[in-house]
Parts: sequence; C-alpha cells; structure tokens
Amino acid sequence: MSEHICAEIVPIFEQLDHDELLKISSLVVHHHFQKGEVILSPNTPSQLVIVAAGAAKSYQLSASGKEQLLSVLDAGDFEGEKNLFGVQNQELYVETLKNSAVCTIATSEFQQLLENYPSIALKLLKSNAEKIAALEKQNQLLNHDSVEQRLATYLLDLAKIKNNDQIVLPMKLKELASFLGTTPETISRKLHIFSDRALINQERHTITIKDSTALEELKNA
DNA sequence: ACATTAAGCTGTA
DNA sequence: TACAGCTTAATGT
Repeated sequence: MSEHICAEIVPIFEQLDHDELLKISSLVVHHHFQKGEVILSPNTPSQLVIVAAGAAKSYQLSASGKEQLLSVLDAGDFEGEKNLFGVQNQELYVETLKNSAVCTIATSEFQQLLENYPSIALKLLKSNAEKIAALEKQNQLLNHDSVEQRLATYLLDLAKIKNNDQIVLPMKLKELASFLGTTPETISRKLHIFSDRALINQERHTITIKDSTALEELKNA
C-alpha cells in the first residue's frame, strides 16, 4: 500500500507545488482500517480524516439511537473539517465500509498549515459550502412526509445531477434507506411499487426513469 | 403508512 | 458453500 498519496489525491490540496505537498505530507498520519471500524466519533481526538482508498460513511445517531446516514465518502473525500475550526464534534461518526487507507491531520497542526497556505483555506471553504448545500438538500428531502415522496425526489435529483434517465444507485439499499430515514425493506417495496406502476425500470442497482412527470406529481402530492 | 421480525432468496468470493 | 445484500410475508405501532 502506497504511503504518500493523501496529499496528492485530495481536491483541497490540488494545485500546490511539490514543496508545499511535501510539507503537508509531513503532517499527515497514515492508517489502515478494516471494514466496519469507527475512525471518527465524538470520543476520538479532534482531526481531519481523509479517505485515501476504500470507502466510508458519515452518520449521526437519531434520538432512538439509529444511524442517520449523512454521506458516503469515497477516495479523495474527507470529513471532520469543522473540527479544524474549533467546533467540538458531539454527534458525527465516520465508519469504514470497506478495508480502507485513511490519512489524518491533527487540528493543531492543520491550523498552522492554513496560516501558511491561505489557498487551502479557500478550497476548504468552497468544499464546505458544497457540503452544506448537499445537507440542505437532504434536509428538504426528509421534510417530505412520505417515503414515496422522499424516494421519488431522490431519484429525480440523481437523474438531474447525472443528466440521464438511467441512473446507478451510488450506495447499498441499506444505506439509501438510512439516508432517506427509512428501512431497507420499505425501500425495496417502494421501488417495486414504482416498477409496477411503470414509473421506473429496475435492474439491481440500475434504475431507468420512465415517467418523470408522474414521479414529479408524486413528490408534490 | 411504515417498522419490526423472521425467513427465504440470490449473487459473489 | 458461506456470507452479504436484498426480498417477502406476517404482524405490530
């Protein structure tokens, strides 16, 4: 497993020259985690975690103690940046979905870095704004009162993002269920209902939207 | 209308 | 064939 990839693959470190990358690499600690390990929680030290290879999920716990999925982190994605600005992490968890290579940067050292390289702070800001936009969208999703509305909205949004009526679900149904605030069983049933009504075609994780107008009506019902 | 529980099915290593 | 992921059905809230 390569030991010096993090700084090069992360978007916020793009466009830095070789010397700058070297300085960052000296602050980075490399780890390897098995599938299912919790790598960031309210109990772990304050740090930025970067997924170098593999995948992880970030989530918070609901009142009843269940996972509420926030996002799936693939290679190059990171989480915990609010730790870097002195915000105490009280609710955020990050757990590996596969065996993964993960890099961490401690808060104190990163603050030093931000002072020396303001361009990194700007990229972090942009990335953070995008993350907030995604969370606002999910918040809007969860405000729809029925699962059918939430699922219809999600599918239409995904098709819009990909600019294609044929979409591939980016996560397991179990995770999609958590993302939409429901159960895998209900997701499975609703997808079948949509298929029966000829709103979509489903072949495993590949879904083709056949009647977007009907789905639009459903989500606004 | 949806969750929970339990059991059965299917693809993949 | 053992396991994870998904589905189906029965029952509960």
